[in-house]
Amino acid sequence: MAKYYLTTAIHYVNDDPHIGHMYENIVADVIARHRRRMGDEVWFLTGADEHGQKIERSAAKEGILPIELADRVVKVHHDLWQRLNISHDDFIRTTESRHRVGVLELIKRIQERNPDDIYLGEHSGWYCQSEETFIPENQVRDGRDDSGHPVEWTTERNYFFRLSKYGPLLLEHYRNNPSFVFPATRLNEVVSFVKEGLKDLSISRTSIKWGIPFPGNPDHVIYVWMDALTNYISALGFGSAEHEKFERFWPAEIHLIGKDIVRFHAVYWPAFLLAAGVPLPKQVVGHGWWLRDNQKISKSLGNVVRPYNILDDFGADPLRYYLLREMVFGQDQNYSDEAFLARYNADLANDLGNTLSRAIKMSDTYFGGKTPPVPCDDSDLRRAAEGAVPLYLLNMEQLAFQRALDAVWELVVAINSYIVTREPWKKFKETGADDSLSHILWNCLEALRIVWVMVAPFMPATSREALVRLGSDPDAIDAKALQWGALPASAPVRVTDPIFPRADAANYIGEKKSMEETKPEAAKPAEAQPAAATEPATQAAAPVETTQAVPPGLAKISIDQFFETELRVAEVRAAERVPKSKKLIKLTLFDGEGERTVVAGIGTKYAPEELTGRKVVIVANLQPAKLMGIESNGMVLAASIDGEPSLVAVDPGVPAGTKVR
RNA sequence: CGCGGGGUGGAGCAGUCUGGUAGCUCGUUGGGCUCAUAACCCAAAGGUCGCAGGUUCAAAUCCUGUCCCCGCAACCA
Repeated sequence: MAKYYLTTAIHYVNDDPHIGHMYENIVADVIARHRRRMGDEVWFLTGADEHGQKIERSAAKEGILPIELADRVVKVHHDLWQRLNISHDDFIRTTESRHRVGVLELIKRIQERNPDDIYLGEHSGWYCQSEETFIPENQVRDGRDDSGHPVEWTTERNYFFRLSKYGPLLLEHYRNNPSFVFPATRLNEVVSFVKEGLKDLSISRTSIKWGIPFPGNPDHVIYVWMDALTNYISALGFGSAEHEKFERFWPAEIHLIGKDIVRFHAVYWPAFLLAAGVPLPKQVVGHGWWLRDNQKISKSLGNVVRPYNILDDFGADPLRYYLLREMVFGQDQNYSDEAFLARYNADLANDLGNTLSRAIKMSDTYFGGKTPPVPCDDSDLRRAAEGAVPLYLLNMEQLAFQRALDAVWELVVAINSYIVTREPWKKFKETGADDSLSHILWNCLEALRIVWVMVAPFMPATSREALVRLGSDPDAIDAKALQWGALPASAPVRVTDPIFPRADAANYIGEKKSMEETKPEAAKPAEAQPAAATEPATQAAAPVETTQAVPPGLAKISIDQFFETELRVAEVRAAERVPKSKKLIKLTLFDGEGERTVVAGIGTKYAPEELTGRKVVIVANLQPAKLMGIESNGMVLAASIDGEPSLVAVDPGVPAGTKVR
């Protein structure tokens, strides 16, 4: 029996999971279920990344210990995986002692084999006194971090990993193992990244406490990637007395991760392993992102997708199906509740579910509640099924889930077509439940059985139910069950409610979108859209939600505090785009006393020409700030709809300089 | 020239690596069926594959140039 070790990224516990996390674990689960039923000994690992400064901070804010915060969020993850029917064999937390043991062992092995590879060096970065930590470059703005604390360029002594040494070895590995990174475009990115030259990697911090102490120097904590990546082997008992799983399952067949962290898995991680003399994983698979309106999903845009409402209303299987069917594996894809509903009704209710209903109903009526008594092993349907199965298997092998499902649905269509052509209802009226009628229906039910066996990794719960209805063994979903002929004759069938009842899209969409906020429907050009039923609901419901996004915990301020802000009407004297900038416009404003320069991030919505002469409201007493080298004195007020600015306007007669309160 | 992804019938997408009649889902139109969840089946309409050159007997596919869109990075005071 072949072993198959499969991992997801460990998810960071600073937030509840969103659709991206769900997708990753569902994909892994589909692979795991498929491999298991094909006879592999599967070990499927997922887990949680719990160390680091963000957790430390969030916990401190709540006045609880980091581990308490982690415990709480991990429980949310656990519950979700259970609801989604994720069949992982193990769940690793980086705060577990087995993980610490594994990380320390990895470092020890590196130090033993390549004593020069880990050394003390100097790390420089933006350091924030009040947070006592380094702030990543992209969170530093204008000498301040994203919570407004001042930062300074600081140097601290850290342990470094000599990544620079491993470029040639890595490139050779990529050359010899072109499937090491999948899909291939990701490999190209990795190769060019490595070819540009690798810098040594800082692997410890003295500014963070919440982590694994560095061996031999407890002032240091092991930094995120060295810590987190090691979960894939620490979970197998690497470095502990009980390392049978490591011996059995390592190296992993697949590390399934998002495309954004391919670099860490395809460069840093194999470099660590090379240094430690541990075999490399066989494949790093980077999946694409779920987008919303073609934009990356992020908390700050307020477009995080959390389809809990879909789980509530439809259960896990339809969501699992949608996510795997809709996305070409490896690429990005847009999420929408509308698309989910469309898929659900078209594919699951109309095709898969309805075909099951009609076939079972006929068998029930014609053969006394049983599957047909006389099997058939020669028919168009058999040939269709025997064509679909290998295609399905090939695509499953290549992680082309969309195509695998396409192959299944082709068979479903063939069944429907077969039913219409043979007209069993007519036959029953004419000649009764004879052998030839039995042949026809047996073919239908048997093809359906195979369909539901193929679908089983995607929709495990519904598949069981369908197989029971078909009078078949719900546990028989292995490779053998994909062969023609396993449907028992004269076995009891179950006629009951539709397995996927049609959903009323008009009522559903707009009521409870899977969003934390929803953009109001932009005035779309009114194209001919005769299928009017869904439109009014969408229009009516959407705009309401945006307005109520006031964080409940926002502190009240006094009127005096408000008056500390001086708001003033100003007139735009000149406006020009900041070169090379996407959204910045440099405004020359007359504020009643003199001219001042204000840089505003409104270029996505407004053209400089339409701004000149316009009256705007500004914050007049704001500290100056530099944006792309230009000093900005003040801030233009604008409402923001999903990041789209809309300027605050005053009546044209109001003179510049007028105070606003 | 910062890095990367994309522009294919009304909508959403495959196909591009390995040139050879442009495919899928939804939608539209017409017909059929009544076993089934107003579901199903058949047929039709609809695309100069962003644009311009080039290579070739042949280009959505290869090459060059160009425009536009989206991520990342740099700029949301």
